[in-house]
Amino acid sequence: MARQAPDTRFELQKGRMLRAAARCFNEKGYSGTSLKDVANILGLTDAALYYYVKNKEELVYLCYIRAGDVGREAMDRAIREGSDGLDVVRRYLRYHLEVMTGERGPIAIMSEIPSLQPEHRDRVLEISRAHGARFEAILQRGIEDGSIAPCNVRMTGNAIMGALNWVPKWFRGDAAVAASVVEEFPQILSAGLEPRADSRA
Amino acid sequence: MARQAPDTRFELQKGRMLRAAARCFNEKGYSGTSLKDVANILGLTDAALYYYVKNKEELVYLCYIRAGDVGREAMDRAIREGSDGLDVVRRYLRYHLEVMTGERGPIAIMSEIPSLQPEHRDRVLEISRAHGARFEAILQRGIEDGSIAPCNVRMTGNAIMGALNWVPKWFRGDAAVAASVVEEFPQILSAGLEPRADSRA
DNA sequence: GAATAATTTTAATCTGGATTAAAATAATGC
DNA sequence: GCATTATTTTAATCCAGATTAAAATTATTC
Repeated sequence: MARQAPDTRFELQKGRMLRAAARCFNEKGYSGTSLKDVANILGLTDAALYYYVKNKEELVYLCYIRAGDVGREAMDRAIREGSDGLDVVRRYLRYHLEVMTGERGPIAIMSEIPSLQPEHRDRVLEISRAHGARFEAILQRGIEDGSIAPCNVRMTGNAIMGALNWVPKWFRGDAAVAASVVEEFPQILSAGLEPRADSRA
Repeated sequence: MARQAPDTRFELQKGRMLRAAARCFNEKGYSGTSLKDVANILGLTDAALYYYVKNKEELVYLCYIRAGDVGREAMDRAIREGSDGLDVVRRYLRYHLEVMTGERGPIAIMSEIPSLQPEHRDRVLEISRAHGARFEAILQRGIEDGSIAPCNVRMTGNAIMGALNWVPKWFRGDAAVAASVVEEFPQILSAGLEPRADSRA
């Protein structure tokens, strides 16, 4: 189930650091969080973070890479397990939300891509672009198999992904809310996709 | 139609500054934009901005206040002109998107509220909270008048507002896209709200 | 348990951009 | 056109927070 094997102490601690950083960035923004803030969560000194990461920019970059991985895995699984297009959409949303709000969470919102150094920025942009394209392809597939009503897949994708991306902005780790989000969001976001009975030819 | 009267040269320039700042913040994030970036757009020197604003924090604060005003105005108008709850939702989305993507735009995404100084932060949080509550009330009204299917108004509100809040992240001023957004987003975001014919009692 | 490697801290520096003060320029009223 | 006020620039500071180097601590190996 878990992707890599974070066996070593080093990888374990690095993972904790990325989660702490994601939480800080989501809650207080990039500029609002100092390395001290992140280190405090881990019970470390700010300087200690440099043992795991070259600088703050790389910390953000790795948070984004992790966010990308999580999204991709959720989508892979949804495609693997889903039946028609609409079902894949719903599964993707559920799987992604499960991770976002679960113990592997929080996942960083990619708010500061342009501040990354060029190579990093391009890599993250490409990942982000590819993810969006895959989602649109799923919508398209749903339209073709009849599970989704014809729509502008670009705009519909923007709408759904926007709602999803915004979740970390207001979700603050409450388990009851997490359950509610995972249960209801996929339904809420996909309800508008279904073909209406009365619009059938 | 326009709220205040930005007659004076001063108010005019200040308004331009806030729009330039909103654009920078949305595109490059708070930390990623220097006062120089904002000033360059206006053909000014960074130091000149201090004639209009006490410091960078206040610049962000005013961007957020403006964003709040724009949202409130859109909602006021929607409530004034709309018929049932669903119609108000759609009008609100349309009116808000018109401003976001129009000549009064861009509107700053409130991504960095926690970095504001306490008084400013509390004021913006309160505005944001009130706006969300009003939106939920509209959903509730729609459920009661039968134009909206029963739903969890908190989660539904989070979903729709998230999609809306995310728009400035990917919209970059293209007029054709703007037209498309204004035209399609309200429909896409509200399609799931309608009671299904077959779910009627 | 000495020796080596891994991890963290202490205590400095270093730096980009925010901020400020004073001077220069432009606008306006009379 | 002169005096006053509004706006912008030039040229310094200033500083929080990132970064670094060396020392200290902790873990691991044999």
